[in-house]
Amino acid sequence: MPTSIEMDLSNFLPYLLNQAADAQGAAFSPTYKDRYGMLQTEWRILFHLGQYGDLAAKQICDRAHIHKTKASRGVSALEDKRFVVREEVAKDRRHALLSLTAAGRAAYDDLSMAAAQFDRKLQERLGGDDVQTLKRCLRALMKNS
Amino acid sequence: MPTSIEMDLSNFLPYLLNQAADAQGAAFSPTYKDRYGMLQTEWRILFHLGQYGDLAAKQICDRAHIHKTKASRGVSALEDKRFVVREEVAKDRRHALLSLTAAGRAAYDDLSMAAAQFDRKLQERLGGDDVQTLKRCLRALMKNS
DNA sequence: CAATATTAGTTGAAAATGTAACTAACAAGG
DNA sequence: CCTTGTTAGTTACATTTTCAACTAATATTG
Repeated sequence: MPTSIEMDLSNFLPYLLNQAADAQGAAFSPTYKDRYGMLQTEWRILFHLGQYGDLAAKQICDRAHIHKTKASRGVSALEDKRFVVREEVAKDRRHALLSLTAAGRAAYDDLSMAAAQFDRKLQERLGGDDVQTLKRCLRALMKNS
Repeated sequence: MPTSIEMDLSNFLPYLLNQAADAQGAAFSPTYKDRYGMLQTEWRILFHLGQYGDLAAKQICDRAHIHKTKASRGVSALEDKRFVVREEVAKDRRHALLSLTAAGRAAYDDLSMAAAQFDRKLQERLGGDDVQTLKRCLRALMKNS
C-alpha cells in the first residue's frame, strides 16, 4: 500500500531549486566559459573582487560559501589568466589581498554587464512582483534554517 | 569609471538560485547519504521509480534532466545496493525496464516520507502564499526560456 | 616565552562529473 | 535484405570536486 501522504517530486522544493538553478546556470555559464574560459568558481571570485574591492580569499569563501580548496584553485586559475594579483599583507602574512588587474577589471565589467542583462530578461519573463517574492524567498533559503 | 548600471551580485538570479539550491540540497542530502550511502543522482532515480513506476533509464533522464552517463552509473550503483533490478524488454532489447526491489521500495518510502516532512518545514518557514509563488517561478525557470 | 591551538591557504589522492567515442539493437530507404 | 541512420546505454579518459593531511603564520595560555 502506498503512503497516505503523497510526496510529489515535482513539488519537492530542493528538487525544484536544483532544476531551476541548473537550467539558469547552464543558460548563463557560456558567457564566462566561452569568452574567458572560466569555471563558475572563477567567475564568482572575479565578481566578488569586482564588486567589493580587494579581499582575502577567506573573505570570498565566507561570503560566497566557497570551500577554501576550490577558492585556492580558482584564485590560481585567475592568476594564470592574469586577471588577479596577490599582494602580501605585512600585518598578517598568512593571507594575501587579492585584486583585479586591468584585464581582470575589463573582464569583470564585460561579464557584469552581461549578467545584468541576463537578469533583466529573467525579470521581464517572470514579472516584477513575482521576482520580488522569488528573491525574498531565495534569500531566506540561502541562510540555512 | 565604474559602470553606470550597478550589477549587484546578491541580486543576480542565477547566483541566488544556486546558493539557495546548495543550502537546501546540503540540508537534505544527509538524509539519503547517511542512511543509504546514496548520491544525489541515485536518490533522484529511486524517487522517479518509486513515484512513477517502472521506467527505462532514458525516461528518467528525460524527466529529470540527468545525463545518460550519470544515469547509467546511478542505476549501476542502485543495482549494487540491491535497490533496483533490470528487466529485459523482449520487444526492444536496447532498453531495460528498471524496477524497485522490496528493499528499494522500503528506502523510497522512508526517504519520500523524510522529503515530505522536509518540505512541510520549508513551507511553514516561508508561508503558504510565498511558497505558491516560489514554486510557480521555479517551474517557469526550469524550462529554459 | 615555550607549548599548544587556531587560522589561511596549499597540495595530493580519491571520488565524481563531463565529453567523446564506442557497442548493440532497432528503423527506414533503396 | 543490405546499407545508412537513429536510439539506449556503456566505457574510457580528462576535468573538476571533495577530503584529508599538510605548511606556515599568528594567537593563546600556562
